[in-house]
Amino acid sequence: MSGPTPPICPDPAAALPLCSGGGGQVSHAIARVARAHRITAGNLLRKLGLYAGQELLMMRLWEAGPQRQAELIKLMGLDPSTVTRMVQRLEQAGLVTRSPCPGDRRAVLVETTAAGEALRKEVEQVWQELEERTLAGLPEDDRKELTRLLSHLEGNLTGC
Amino acid sequence: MSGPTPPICPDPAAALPLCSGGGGQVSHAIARVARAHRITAGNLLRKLGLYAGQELLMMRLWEAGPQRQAELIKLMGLDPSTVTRMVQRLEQAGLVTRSPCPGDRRAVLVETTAAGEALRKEVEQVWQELEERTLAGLPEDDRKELTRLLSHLEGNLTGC
DNA sequence: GCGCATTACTTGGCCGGCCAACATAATGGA
DNA sequence: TCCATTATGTTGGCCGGCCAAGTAATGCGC
Repeated sequence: MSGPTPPICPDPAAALPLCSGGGGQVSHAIARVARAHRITAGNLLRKLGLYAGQELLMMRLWEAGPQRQAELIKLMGLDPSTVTRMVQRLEQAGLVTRSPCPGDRRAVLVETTAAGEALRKEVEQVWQELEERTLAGLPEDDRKELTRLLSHLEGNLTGC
Repeated sequence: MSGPTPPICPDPAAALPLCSGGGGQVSHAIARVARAHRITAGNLLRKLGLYAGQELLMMRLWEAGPQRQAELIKLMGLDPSTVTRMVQRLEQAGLVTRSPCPGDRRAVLVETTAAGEALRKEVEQVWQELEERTLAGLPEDDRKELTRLLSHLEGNLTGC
């Protein structure tokens, strides 16, 4: 063995493409890229004690300040149960507090703790690093084009 | 209520983009597209009794025939434990059989059942439908460009 | 032949996600 | 006023994924 943090690769042996005659080329590509991307993000975030996905919730809080859980759910487009448990874990990790929302006894107010706030810069660095790795070797034109295309796909897929 | 299969949307309210000054635009886009894509796939596959991800394993088996589990793991680039449990569930669902591999008592041979084989056409149709929805409104040039760009990203992210 | 590293797989634990079912609180109309 | 409807969260269950640790069989060097 070499170091304490073994350099974990996203895909030791990159998944071989299905040569299936027919459709699904882009779909397969999306799935593979997304997984590699998530794994890379997870590896970077692990050093900060976060799991992939949690950083997005923290980012919302950093930007928008204390939020009702319902607002987080709407903002992130996730299932309520997902957010409930995520917030519970972040609270347990000491990064977030949950308090009863004044004026609405159903609601829960979520806000960052000092420890949570302290992570902000590091997480932003991680995301910058992630973005750089993702886009490495792509000229500006291609990046713009990629953004446009992804945006189009998102529109297609979220249009119900 | 309207129908027995309520038209479930990938993202009822599409996640608002983080206007965060700084990096992560493409990373966020990838994450959102991937989730919407997976949800769409899941909705289509549910009708066939499959969960998103399982269809990939079945496709490998359909194309490459009976496989040792180790081969599936290498082909799909997944964690061994993931494949073990996936295959167990597919076996329980009657789509796959697991038998001791002749000549190597460690190994497990996985092959499709008749029921599993019967799903092939439907799954391929689902993937075609998924591909169409994903790429709707994109001219051929853009599709080629998208494929090229995704391929580049994959290279970046799986290059360890 | 013997022993040790490697390979193949399994299990337990955890997280992000989803759906379904539920309890509670707020709101709006008859 | 009171009740039905809606909004807010929570829990249980399930799946795809991951890592870590462990078992069993194979194979290789000596």
